[in-house]
Amino acid sequence: MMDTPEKTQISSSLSKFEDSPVFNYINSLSPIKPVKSVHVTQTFNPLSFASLPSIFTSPHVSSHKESRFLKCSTDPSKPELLSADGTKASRIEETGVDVQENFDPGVPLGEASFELPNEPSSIAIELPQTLKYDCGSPGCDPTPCIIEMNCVSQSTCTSLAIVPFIQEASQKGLSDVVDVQESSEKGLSDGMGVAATLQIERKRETIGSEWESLILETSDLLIFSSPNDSEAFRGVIQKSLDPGATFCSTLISQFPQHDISDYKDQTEGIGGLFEDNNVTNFASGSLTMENRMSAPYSIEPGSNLHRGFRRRCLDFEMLAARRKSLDGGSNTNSSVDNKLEPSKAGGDSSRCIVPGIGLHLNALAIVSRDNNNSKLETSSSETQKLILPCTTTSNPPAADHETAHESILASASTERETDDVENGIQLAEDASQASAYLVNEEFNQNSPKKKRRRLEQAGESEACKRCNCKKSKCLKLYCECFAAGVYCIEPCSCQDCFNKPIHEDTVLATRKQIESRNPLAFAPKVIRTSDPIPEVGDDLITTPASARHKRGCNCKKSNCLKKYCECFQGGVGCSINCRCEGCKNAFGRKEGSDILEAEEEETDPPNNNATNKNFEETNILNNEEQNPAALPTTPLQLCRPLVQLPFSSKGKPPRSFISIGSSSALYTGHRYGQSNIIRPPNIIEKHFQSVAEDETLEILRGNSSPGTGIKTSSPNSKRISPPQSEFGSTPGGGWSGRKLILQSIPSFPSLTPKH
DNA sequence: GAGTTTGAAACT
DNA sequence: CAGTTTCAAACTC
Repeated sequence: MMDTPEKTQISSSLSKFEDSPVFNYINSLSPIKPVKSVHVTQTFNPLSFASLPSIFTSPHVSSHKESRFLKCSTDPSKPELLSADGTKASRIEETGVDVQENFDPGVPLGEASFELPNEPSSIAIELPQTLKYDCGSPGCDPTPCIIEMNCVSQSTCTSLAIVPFIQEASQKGLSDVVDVQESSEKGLSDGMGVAATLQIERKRETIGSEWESLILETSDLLIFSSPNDSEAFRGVIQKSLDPGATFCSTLISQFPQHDISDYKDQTEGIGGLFEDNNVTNFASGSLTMENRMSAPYSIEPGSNLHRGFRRRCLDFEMLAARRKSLDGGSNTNSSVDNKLEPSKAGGDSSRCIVPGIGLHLNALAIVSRDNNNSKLETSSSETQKLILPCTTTSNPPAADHETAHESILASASTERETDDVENGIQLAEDASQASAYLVNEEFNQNSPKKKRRRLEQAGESEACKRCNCKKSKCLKLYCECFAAGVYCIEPCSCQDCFNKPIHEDTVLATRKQIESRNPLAFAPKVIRTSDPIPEVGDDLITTPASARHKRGCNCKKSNCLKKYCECFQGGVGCSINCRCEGCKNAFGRKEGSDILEAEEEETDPPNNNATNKNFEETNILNNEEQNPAALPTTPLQLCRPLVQLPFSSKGKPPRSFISIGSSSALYTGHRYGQSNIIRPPNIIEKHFQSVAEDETLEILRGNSSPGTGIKTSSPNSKRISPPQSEFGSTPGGGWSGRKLILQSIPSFPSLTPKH
């Protein structure tokens, strides 16, 4: 854990080493410019928040985001990391390219991320070795500075990758490192990890113990305690390898020492490691979702990491699946419970693996992964697992971040020790925050309302839901947490809450029951479509949005201008599916509403557009305040539209959008100041989302086979046909359709995998 | 913070 | 399937 003391130490160390030759050397190697005395907390800048989550979720994602930063860190001359093993070897021997160099400068931003998928395996192998050496040597190298710099200047955490390797090099010497890699390569035919080696070569200069300590602490944050930790670590490293990675030093600092020791042990047998993690899949590029999940972040059951990340994830699908396999699908709380227990403790490595990060990020990660791997074999459950309830992309006040960060750090180590799910959850959140992305409102908020407000202000009200249920026991869709597929957490003010890990069985059973009634009950309420996107340029946003509420709203009095309206809340326009009255949804009025409105307007002559515009803007703005997610104006917000797999009902934001484009940080921010032109979220994200959304719809439609008998709860017959029984019938929420969705993802410009 | 409003979810 | 009730969030004061 990184206490303030350590931070201080780091800061001091930074200045200490800035002048050192090593530091200079490193600087020369990297385009990143050093930032003096950058405090870890600085990593919480908006950009960092936006991109960090991805790191956790998946290497791909991180890479994707990193891609944005390629310009800063990439070295054009360097070969691609993805190259075949032979290439790697050559690289190692010949060039000693930095990890950063892994980026292919020429690679489009979106593409860069796709290269990473394969990297993890190799990286993982090496990393363990790196960790293996416990350097307590006081002599530190400037690396810390690098990390800080990266985080601050580029929002990248190149340093993260560098650190481990540097340590390795410094302690062992380049030759050793190479050996390690070779061995790893032998075990894997994967072309990854070379970069790390290369980097080591360059950075073989001694590294200070401080870094080591940082790393060790970082492990804490990540909580990679399982045998597979190395993998998780790998994933982290992988990301960090990319210059563009937003990985912050914060994370690094969190690695626990004992975890490192684990790595050490693991390093011994790369083969085994891969076996466990399905690394081979990575190499082959045919990773299934599960593999992907487990490999990069592989968390052993019971591992701290898993536990921590699991946090509020309700791996309904997983459990359900297990139950099915065990019980034959019976809903009763049967003996399966015992089997479920493990998951509680840390459960499946696959569960909530990616968690600690924001939902959107997770989703992004998923998407990126999917993109990376043409095969989308993910199970819905896994996908959903990725979603973390309380991770927020919002960027809260620096103070908050810092506080949260500290608290996280402080608590991380201690909490790890306990099996308490809650703790684990908290840890996950902490970790997230530590990652500088998450805003842990829990720490700072006293009352649910305040918390909620705060979240909303932060811009991520959706991400961290906290319920206040009193009668539903948090086992009904009334409960936002439950509806979002997450467990209630301490911050919730619910009473008699059963939506907790301890009642996992009950939760699952209830969920299953609800799904049996309405397979889409846990599906995202807002589904983006390929519908024409409204012209933002128009003063009025009357054009149908590219996203629609799953079932449409039924507002009578709110005119779809308040958050009572799910469409409005979701930041989407009303559609024909809505049965609202007097719709004035700022994000898009229901078709036909214009006519009605026109009639109404006759009474109210003046310039409709102007009036409406003002009205809409006001509302939108208001909504923005209340529910920032609705309008992604800032980079952070971009992330916010939680990237949720279309069917991942687990997505925290119950009414989440299926917005794959959150990664569209690219589009971002400038929008924010443009108060004049209010752009519905969908518009903003349309590029990314449209494809996925279409897929989603298709899936929904396509999956809903005539005979499925899926019952749509929607009042409107016109509503999107529910997904096939696969979705709902599968207790775990096995949305078979996801596969299709994922496949579609690759079409995303930025996400297109680079082969 | 308490009370009201609102509309989804649940129930009949 | 429609109507009613329940519920908790959203909102107001």
